[in-house]
Amino acid sequence: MPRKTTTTDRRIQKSKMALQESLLSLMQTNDFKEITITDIVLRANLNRGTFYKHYQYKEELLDEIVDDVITDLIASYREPYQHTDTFALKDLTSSAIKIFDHVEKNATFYTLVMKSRALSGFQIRIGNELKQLALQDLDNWQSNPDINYELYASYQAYAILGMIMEWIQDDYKYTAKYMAKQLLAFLQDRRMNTVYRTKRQMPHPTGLHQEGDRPDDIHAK
Amino acid sequence: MPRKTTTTDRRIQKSKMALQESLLSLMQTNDFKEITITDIVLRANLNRGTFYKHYQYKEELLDEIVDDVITDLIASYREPYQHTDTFALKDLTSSAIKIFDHVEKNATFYTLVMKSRALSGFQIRIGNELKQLALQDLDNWQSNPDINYELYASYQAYAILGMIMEWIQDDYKYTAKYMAKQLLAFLQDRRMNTVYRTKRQMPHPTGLHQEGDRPDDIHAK
DNA sequence: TTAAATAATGAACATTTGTTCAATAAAATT
DNA sequence: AATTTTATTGAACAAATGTTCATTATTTAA
Repeated sequence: MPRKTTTTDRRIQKSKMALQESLLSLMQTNDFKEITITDIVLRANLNRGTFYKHYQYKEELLDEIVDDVITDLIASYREPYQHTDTFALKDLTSSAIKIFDHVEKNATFYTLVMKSRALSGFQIRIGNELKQLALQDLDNWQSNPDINYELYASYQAYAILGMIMEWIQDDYKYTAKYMAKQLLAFLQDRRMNTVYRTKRQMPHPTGLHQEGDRPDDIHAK
Repeated sequence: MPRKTTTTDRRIQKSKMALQESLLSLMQTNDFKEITITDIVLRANLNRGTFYKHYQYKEELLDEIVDDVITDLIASYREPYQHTDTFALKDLTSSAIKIFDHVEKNATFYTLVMKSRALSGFQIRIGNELKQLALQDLDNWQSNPDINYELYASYQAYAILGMIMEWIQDDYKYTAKYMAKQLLAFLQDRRMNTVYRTKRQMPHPTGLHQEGDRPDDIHAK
């Protein structure tokens, strides 16, 4: 009969910790692609079988590390909401703004993951191309000296990439024409800067941190 | 003395073609991660050494396939500019809009690359998390029934991711505070919808298609 | 504190990878 | 058409991967 699994075995925790730290430290000096499982377990001082007991491949190990960063990202984003009872533009923007603090705090990690080719370059390449295209356009439009047009180009480029990602994940359930109209609507709609609403409970839909989450009242209306 | 390399050897072209087609067809049924070099060359009917003569790993082969898609992306984006001499909002938006046609045209490929875990999930995960966060906010603001807030959330989420990517690639040369201010400025600045400018020459800064590119007059002022 | 449960180990194994090299085939140049 | 250049082949190789299994060590639950 299997035991009722209340907490994870400390041996597992230790092993996973050692593996995570080993990978992170190897990534400081080596390209992710070049790091072997053997490298990781050697530095972690563990048997190779132990790695394979917990993960299929190193990407899975990296994913677990990413979990922690994302948890922190969410916490950062939520933080401004803690101190107020109503939504205001101030809250909305300041929570978005907290994300930059979070990235800065985890700068080492972000650089590591983004630059170390841990992710295949496809999205980055698409992003960069779109940015170049946007930049050429903006060249002809830019007039406001307070705006950093390199940043703005990247902002616009990834915004469109975001629409595309959503579109793909929904199996192209919209037409290209509909997508285009939505984009125009996004660029034109300014209303949200003026409306005020009352704050609601905020469930956490991602299921990332199952552990500490109380069920709360999801259906608050 | 080395020969003057004017065109690529037909044998190379054939081999590369066979490898590309092989990989694409394998990706229809198999997870990218699971496809081995041996699988690829078997289906391509080539020696394994031939693969390694041209590529280091399968990601590099995929990159070359991506090149073609990106070339088409750029062409699609540029297309609206071909028929006009001045920039207007109409051009700007219609060129952005052509991107959706391009994606729809290459839907099979996009789905393949985005869903087949060809890219490690990091960017997708960050994107999705940011989207969820944006969505919760928008829940409290949405008022315009013409706007698809799922799409809009993804749009906003990736827009911020775009700023972050730019920030990282520039080695955090701005402060978090500066990033935040820029974001606010982007959300508020509406000017570009009203300004008109004259059209300029458009160089192609990516170096993607070295082959067919005539040098032209890049420095046209 | 003891017994049961289970994680980690080390060794062995077939497979796959990445690399080399001389022989052969195909293409480009003259 | 003949010759030079170069890509592909096939075979062989060490190294790394992924998997297994009985043994040992550690942790948990009673």
